[in-house]
Amino acid sequence: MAAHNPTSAVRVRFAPSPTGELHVGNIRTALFDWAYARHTGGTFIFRIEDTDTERVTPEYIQAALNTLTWLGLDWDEGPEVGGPNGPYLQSERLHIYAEWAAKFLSQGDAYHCYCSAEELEKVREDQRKANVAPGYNGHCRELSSDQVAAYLAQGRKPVVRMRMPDGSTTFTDLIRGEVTFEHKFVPDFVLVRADGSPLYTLAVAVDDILMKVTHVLRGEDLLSSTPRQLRVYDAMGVNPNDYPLFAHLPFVMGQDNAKLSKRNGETSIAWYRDAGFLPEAICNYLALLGWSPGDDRENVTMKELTELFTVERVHSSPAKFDIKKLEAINGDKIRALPLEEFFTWAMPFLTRAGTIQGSDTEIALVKAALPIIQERIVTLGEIPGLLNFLFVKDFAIAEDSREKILDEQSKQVLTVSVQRLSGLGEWKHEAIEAVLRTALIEELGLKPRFAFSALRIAVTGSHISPPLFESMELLGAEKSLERIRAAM
RNA sequence: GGCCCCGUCGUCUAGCGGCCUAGGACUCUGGCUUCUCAAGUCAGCUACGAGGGUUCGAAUCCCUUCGGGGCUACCA
Repeated sequence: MAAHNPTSAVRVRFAPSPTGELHVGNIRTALFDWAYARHTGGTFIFRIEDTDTERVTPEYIQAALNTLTWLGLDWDEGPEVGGPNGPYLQSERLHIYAEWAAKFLSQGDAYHCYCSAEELEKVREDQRKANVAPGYNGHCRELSSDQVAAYLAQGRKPVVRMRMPDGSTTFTDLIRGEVTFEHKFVPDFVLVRADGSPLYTLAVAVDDILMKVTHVLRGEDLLSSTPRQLRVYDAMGVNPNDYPLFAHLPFVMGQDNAKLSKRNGETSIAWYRDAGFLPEAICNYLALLGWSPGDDRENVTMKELTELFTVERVHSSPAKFDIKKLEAINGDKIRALPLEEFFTWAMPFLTRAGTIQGSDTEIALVKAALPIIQERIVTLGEIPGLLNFLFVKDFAIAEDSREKILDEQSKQVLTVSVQRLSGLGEWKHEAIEAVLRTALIEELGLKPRFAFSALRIAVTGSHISPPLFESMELLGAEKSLERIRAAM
């Protein structure tokens, strides 16, 4: 439409309707909103669209706040932090919408519609049969006062419906270019329900104007509702030069090529958090869905994202969510973690799994053990499984590994190992390795792979474990020897 | 059905008329390394949906077609 005033500071909003846990698609939108605000030095507004009182719950609203906070997507205006354009919950702004609806009515931009749900459904059905574009037929556009009186006498309660003028709406989408909708395909739409509550179409437009939003970055599903939104701006008397700019983001799809939803794979961000994915990995991966830095780099920090992110580099085609790549990025991020941070992330997983209780000795052991598993995990959720052998009270060898050390040669390995290790002065992994290599590899001529495998199973209980000698050092001489003897 | 959006390796993408016998990453396959698993490293597989134009030249521009998706609510 018109060029936007370049001197005004960027204001973008993320405005979810919390009818469930925030999911991957929502968060990708939030991330782009946030990144764009930070990139431009603008303002990031967080608004809750809870006009659908049937489906939105306080729990979901709180969960949405928690999720954004956990991801590090901090907002400048919104719930908890407030701001000059609040309140930021639409349920607290009902009087504002009512005022505007009344104004539209008095201006003739909107009118009362008395059609019942059944009547409307009948019209739509007929339209479908006749192969005509379905939509409101304008029945109540020009009612006489007698007709109105008759409807009211029947006890009908009207909705407020916006009048869509003849013609068309053209606007420039920052991602898709110029888009035009003929108004004959954009029927008159409802602004206010019969019970007086506002609909999304009214609330979203009023709030974006009142909150001085300059850029609307949102899902592609809202593309076709944009003409209605512009119609409300017009009725509000807003100068087209002051309309926000729109950018409709491509979808994030599930494996079956349908828009990602609750029924289509793990979508809730809470699930990924509990599985041990880092916020930065989730954001990094999501940023790559529909956007790229332009060069071959893919591992970006949050800071780099805010520096590099532009709407121009967002492309228009949908992307399929691939957990494999998320895992790869998560593994990279975990490996890059300084020990202290890795420890901080790891602790909740260990305590929640019951691997440790949290004593000082346990914590010291965890800190010593983390370096040897840091490069072998993809999610934090794998930590308890790998370190369990260090803390477990009633140690036992896993069923599938037990049978691998029942042969005579394995027994020989264990016997010799106990003999040599018992006299070891310094229980350090270098010394342990040296003694065992001499005894088992050089003197007995065994294959390292075979000899150490038997010991690994005896000591850690599994044929898959962190490096053997480091594991033995951490476990301590007493327990290590005890377990090897028990395995014999 | 109508309207709108979209279409490069299996997946995410680079590409914006010649640098493309199409590059990177993930996945997968094989090798190296190796005390297992990882990590690291090397190599390989595989793509411009199709058909017409425009042009000296097209993944890049235009048209058609096919395919996918969204919307079509007193949901958002």
